[in-house]
Amino acid sequence: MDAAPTRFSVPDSPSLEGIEKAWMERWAAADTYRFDETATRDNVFSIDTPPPTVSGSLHIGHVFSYTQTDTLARYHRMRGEQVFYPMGWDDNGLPTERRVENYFGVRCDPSYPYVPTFEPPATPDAKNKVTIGRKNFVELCHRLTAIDEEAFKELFMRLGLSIDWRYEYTTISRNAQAISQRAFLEMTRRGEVYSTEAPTLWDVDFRTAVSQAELEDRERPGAYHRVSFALESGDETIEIETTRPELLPSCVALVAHPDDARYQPFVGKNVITPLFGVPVPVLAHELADPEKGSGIAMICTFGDTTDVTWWRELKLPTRALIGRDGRFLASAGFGAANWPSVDVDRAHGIYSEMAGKSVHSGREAVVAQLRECGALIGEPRTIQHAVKFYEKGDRPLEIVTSRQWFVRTVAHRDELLRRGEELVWHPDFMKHRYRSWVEGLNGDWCISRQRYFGVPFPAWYPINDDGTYNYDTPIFPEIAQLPVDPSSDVPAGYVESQRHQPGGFVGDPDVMDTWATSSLTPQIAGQWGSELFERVFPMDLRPQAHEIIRTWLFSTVVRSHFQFDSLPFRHAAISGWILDPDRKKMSKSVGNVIVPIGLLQTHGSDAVRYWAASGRPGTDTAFDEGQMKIGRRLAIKLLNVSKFVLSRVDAHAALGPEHITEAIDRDLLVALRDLVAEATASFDDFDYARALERTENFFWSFCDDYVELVKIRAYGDSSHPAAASAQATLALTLSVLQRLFAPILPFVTDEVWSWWHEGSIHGAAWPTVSELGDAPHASGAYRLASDIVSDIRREKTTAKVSQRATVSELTISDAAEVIELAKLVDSDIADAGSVTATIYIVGDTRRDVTLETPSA
RNA sequence: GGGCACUUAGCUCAGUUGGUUAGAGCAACUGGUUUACACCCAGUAGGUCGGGGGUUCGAGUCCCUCAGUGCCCA
Repeated sequence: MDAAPTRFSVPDSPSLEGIEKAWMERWAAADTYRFDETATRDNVFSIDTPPPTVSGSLHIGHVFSYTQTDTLARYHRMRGEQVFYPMGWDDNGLPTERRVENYFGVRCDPSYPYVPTFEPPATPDAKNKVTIGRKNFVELCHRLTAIDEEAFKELFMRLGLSIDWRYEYTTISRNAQAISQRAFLEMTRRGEVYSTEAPTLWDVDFRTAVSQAELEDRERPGAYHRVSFALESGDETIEIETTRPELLPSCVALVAHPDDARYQPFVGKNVITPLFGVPVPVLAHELADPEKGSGIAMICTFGDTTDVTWWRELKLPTRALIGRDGRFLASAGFGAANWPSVDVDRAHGIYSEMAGKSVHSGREAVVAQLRECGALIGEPRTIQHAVKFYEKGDRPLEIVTSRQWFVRTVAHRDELLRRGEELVWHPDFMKHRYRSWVEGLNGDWCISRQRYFGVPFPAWYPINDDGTYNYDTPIFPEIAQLPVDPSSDVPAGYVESQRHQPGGFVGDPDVMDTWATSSLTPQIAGQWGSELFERVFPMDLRPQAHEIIRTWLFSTVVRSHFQFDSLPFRHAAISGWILDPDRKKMSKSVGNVIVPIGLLQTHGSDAVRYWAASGRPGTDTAFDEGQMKIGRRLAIKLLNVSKFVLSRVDAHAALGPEHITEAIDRDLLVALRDLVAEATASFDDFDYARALERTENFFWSFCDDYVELVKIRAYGDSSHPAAASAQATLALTLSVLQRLFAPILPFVTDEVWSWWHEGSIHGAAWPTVSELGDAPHASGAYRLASDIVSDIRREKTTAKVSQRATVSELTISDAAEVIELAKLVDSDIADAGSVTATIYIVGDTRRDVTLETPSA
């Protein structure tokens, strides 16, 4: 007499309700995602998390890409690696400033004093912003980012990201500032950073320099103005075409292509600029495009980046007239030694009508004057052309000359290209983005920003006795002093009263480009200088989106290359974009952004994760709630099939793979082996989507076919070999499937795992082929049985009867060896198809299903 | 202008080195109250794999070319 089997304790009606909250709490209480700081580097998998910009609203794109990374983190954790998976918030920089201005209705003016008791207006007025000093402004930035960061953290926890929150960081923290400043000082010491007065791309609204990486071209209407220049030596004229006639007073030369026969006779001669009477040379340079306009261009200080190139290579004078506010300066230097004019008074007279005007008004003034004096040939010809904008800006960039700090990149182009080759890209083709960016670098990386909420440059400048600043010998702090704020801290050897005084000092007023800090995320997250850093650096994985390859990825590679002579990470996994159902990129300006929290509530976190993990690495993916519904269905199915299997398996029986003896069961085991191998290989290749797809396919056929075939046999007592074989197969397969799904569906898998295991599934071992025992090749019994059952189902459906209807006679005709196989699975088929009698015939392949005639 | 992708069923997408009648899910349609699951189950239908050319015994897969879409760089 057998003892009654012990059953696992399984809920009567399992449900996904409340599953997120319950498991979030259990994981937090058990420190499930804790990184072991004693782990050695070879057993660590470290992730250089993208710190999201904390600008208020959460985007479905966050959910998408962070879930993809999380599946990889969870996979590696189950492989037994210690996963270093921190989270950071990029709160430093212009987006935060902008949000603070709008949220609180304030604006920053550094000349305003600090008001300790300041409170922002209760009802912010966008049109009448309250002007406050820098320190008050920075305080508001901290206040708002703290709120936003809490909201982001909530979302990420609810999404089930397996972050070790002990390593949470922000890019504006004191520690991040100290690291940014240290890295800056060390680069300065090694000569990789320099400051200089140079033409710089300038946003006139934000009043800050921007870098090449932050540019974008936008198509804008413009107009070619054809302007006639007289030769100094005679009565001949040259006609140029320009879209920026207002820069005529800044003209320093004309330039044509050296091979352009039309203009070769004039090269070396001088022409006189209309209105301002300035003699300028006609020069030759390859960058002049014979196809553009009249084929000869006017070079100004500075209309675009090509002007800067010409200015540098042709050693032209500087005649800048546009100020940092985007308006024409109060006066121009006509008549000065390097700025002659044949009619100085007239030049000043005409310029006085432009002084103080915007670019737009200045253009109207110049065009009117040109028209009046007959130098404007014909009417302006309107065109569409690409104009350079700051990516966050609203007006075209100007180029102004100002003092900035630069990181040397151009001189290291070849080394940086080699770093790009060394990095393993997922998908591989993304490396072209990096390469074409590095190849196209046309200037060093400007890291100064004339803003407020950022990391200050740790530098002061001595003030000469005549009141001028001595930029050549900046005063730097010691590393131990960091972080410093040069606007309030005093350099060694000085006292505060010497600030801004002749013989005293002045602090660098600027802050660093946000990428200058973000490029140090491995150092910030890994706590550069501590023992931890040696355990996690270089990072194993950098997950990020493709549009920031030229900014974040590139700048991180630059910093690491200089500081450590190494890549900052070995693998870069580039995620795609979320497209709306019309296949448009989701963006705030288009207004098609979907807020994720509602989706998590509606469909459940696992379901949303399922959708995210269905997106191929690097592939743009359509937003699809249907896909989330499928994910939810999958999670529910996993609950139900787990309940079914566990309510039949004897909790005390030893059900190892050696009990799997039946042909069907052994076939399933073979397939399971292949699945484990393929899912593992896919995850090793960072392809979570492929692993999911294969696991899912297997899972549904397991539920619909295998479970149906063996469910009757599995009812039997486990002391009977056939029953034990079914139970062992069910239990082993369930265990493997739960673990294979765990990285994608962390909530439901831990729920079903907890029904029969101690400890979280996320600390369980990833399934291996070896735990499945010996699996010879498949006999084909499972495939054959599935086919036959499918035939029976089709017959029943065609007859419009219940699948439960009895088959009074099943005839299987086939080759002798197939018949032998079929006999092996006879009872499973009979059970699954409710077959009363089966007749076997050796002959042609044919199956007849005779349904029982319902008695009247 | 240079480059990188993509184009397979109404929709979203698989299809790994070329190898039988091209797969899945959703949607559609037809059925089924089946003791794990109606948030379920079974089945049916639906594609000249963007166009054209080539290599090959054989091409969704390799090569050329054209077209469309998206992105990157200039």
